[in-house]
Amino acid sequence: MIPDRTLEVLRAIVQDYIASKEPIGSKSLVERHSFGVSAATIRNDMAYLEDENLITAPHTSSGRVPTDKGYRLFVDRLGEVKPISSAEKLAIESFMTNSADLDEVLSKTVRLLAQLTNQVAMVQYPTLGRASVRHFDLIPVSDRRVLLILVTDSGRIQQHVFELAQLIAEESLLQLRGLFGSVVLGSELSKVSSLVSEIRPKIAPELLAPFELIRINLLDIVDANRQEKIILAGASNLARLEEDFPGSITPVLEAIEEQVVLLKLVSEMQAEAHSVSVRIGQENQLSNFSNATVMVSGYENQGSEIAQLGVIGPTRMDYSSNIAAVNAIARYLTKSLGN
Amino acid sequence: MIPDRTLEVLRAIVQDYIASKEPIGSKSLVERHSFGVSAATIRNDMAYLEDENLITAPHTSSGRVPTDKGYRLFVDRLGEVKPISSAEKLAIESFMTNSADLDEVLSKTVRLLAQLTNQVAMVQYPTLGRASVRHFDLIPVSDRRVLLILVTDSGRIQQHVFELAQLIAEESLLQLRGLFGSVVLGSELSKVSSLVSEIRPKIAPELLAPFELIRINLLDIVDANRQEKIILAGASNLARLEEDFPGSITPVLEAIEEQVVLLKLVSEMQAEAHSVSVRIGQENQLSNFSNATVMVSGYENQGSEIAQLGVIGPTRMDYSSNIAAVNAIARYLTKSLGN
DNA sequence: ATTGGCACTCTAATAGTTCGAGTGCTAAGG
DNA sequence: CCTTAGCACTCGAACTATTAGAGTGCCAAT
Repeated sequence: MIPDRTLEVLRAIVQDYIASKEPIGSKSLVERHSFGVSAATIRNDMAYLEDENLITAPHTSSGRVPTDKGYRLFVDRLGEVKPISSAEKLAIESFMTNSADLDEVLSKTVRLLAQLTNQVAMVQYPTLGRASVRHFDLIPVSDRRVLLILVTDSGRIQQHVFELAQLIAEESLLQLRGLFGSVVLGSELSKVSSLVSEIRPKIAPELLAPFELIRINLLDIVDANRQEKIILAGASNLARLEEDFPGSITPVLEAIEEQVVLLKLVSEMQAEAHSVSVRIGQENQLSNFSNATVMVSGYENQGSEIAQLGVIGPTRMDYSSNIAAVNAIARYLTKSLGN
Repeated sequence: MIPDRTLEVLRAIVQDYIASKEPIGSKSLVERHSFGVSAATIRNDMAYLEDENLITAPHTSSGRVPTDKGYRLFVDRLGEVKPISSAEKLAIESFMTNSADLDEVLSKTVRLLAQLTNQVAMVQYPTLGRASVRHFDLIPVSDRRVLLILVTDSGRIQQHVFELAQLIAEESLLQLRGLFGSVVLGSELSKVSSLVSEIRPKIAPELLAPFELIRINLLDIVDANRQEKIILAGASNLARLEEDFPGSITPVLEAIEEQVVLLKLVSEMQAEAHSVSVRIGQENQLSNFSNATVMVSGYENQGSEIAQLGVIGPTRMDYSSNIAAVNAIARYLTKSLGN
């Protein structure tokens, strides 16, 4: 068990280091905080903390810096979540009021989060696991190309264009559209696959080829709902944060471009709604994320599905404020989508 | 008029500097290239080039570096466009073959361009000025929300959800859908606005409110075709290029996030199809782009409309290769969209 | 016009020095 | 047993000095 004062020392180190970027020494620590004890005592505490691998010295005889483990302890036990200011609250509310379609809400949200935290922000699209089909359509776009449209009751709209192997009469297409529509409309996405298979026997042989093509493309779209999508904002914050990423910001920039990586990261973390989950430095599986902290919270779409939202920044970040911001945004987003 | 050999010296300086990142001195220049003359003569030529403001010395008695004006001259008169390698050609062709819808083609293209040039690449969506409406639809999404879908014959698909002030009977909506469809289908985007206005007198008074709402949203979408859109790739290249941007890469990262800025930049340049247009350093209006070069070429969508595509990088970039790459990609894209 | 020669300049690299913040340890005091 | 003052020690950061070398500009000779 770590003594109380020693924990306070750790808290002070984390806070001062976040504020100053400089390794923290015993003397400046007693100056800035009023522990009732002398620098020498603090030094003993710091030696203890170093033994516990909570802080480390960049070089012999210099101040100390929190380790990943130190940040972790801070987040778990010491970081009082700082309530967001009323100005921030106002900003969130005014941002969120004019709700339009899902795309717009999410894109506003991610920008707001980036602005509040000064980090790179991300919002994952809802997985739509339990959503059902509200609209299905097949539209000829040119001679042999067909546009497939799928709208779910959660407001998500998807489309895809594909090419038929051979020409097809417009009325045949209409017929297929009717067939698909009859089984698909109103049913849950998860059941689309089996429902569609059931009607295959009813298809006239000459329409089997186009039927198959449509079926495959439809399943692709439904599947794309599972392989979720993520949107980002605040990449320009990286330039300012650059010095906080020893080496380079390359890994972060790469992750931002490779959404697959981000999605894997985020879905691994699987935070529940209204609870912020934090991965600090090497806790991230990604080897080159050892200087980065990823912080996500779940939010609810329509009271059922859960998706993630959060920020990426240097391990040396303001955990208290950022956790509060991520949490607040997740709540407001849930509220705003709950209608 | 600048003497021939002096121009050759400029070319050599630009090439060597691009390759080495080091200021170029007279001695190393005669070593690496076989001018038939001595270093002293080259020095005279360099003094001339410096008078003409084509090169500059970072500090007294150090090698020279091309100025914006020097790069400009190089691009206009000296840069033989290096033909792309057959390996690159292969890459382009295999990338482009499986053409799907416009979104997919463009997104593949931009990634390819980023990869070939090692810069940040961008592709502007076609403006669709002359495109016409292939499909128009109004779909109830929930009680009072309606989904509007517009498909143009250039393959672009747009949708928008909006909310009606009051409930509307499904059949009234169908009626409106028919009315709009009758005038809008097949007509050019540019004429949609006036055509829709013409039918307003025919609307039953009780449908006037929803009619107006639909009209406004439709025009919004049509307008969104004018305020074009841009997609990007290769942002992670910025980390590697960082040292080439004295100060910081912030302006570039910001431009990437603020698409409006990029669009303004790109549309100002207005390159014609199949000709690469280059803005070097301070030639860019943007004050903080003084270390960046923007390079774009037009490409054609369906033989009529022109949009831009190109790269952003440091002024110290490989102009010959990049011009060739931008040019090649623009050609292939035109070809791939021409079907 | 070209060139070799030469004095001059300035940067980058290296090394030496000092300063001070910070540490760890020990011995003494509550 | 915890705390503290004292002290020797370490090490990086900052400053200075010196040197080496690449490069320039200019002039007089070809």
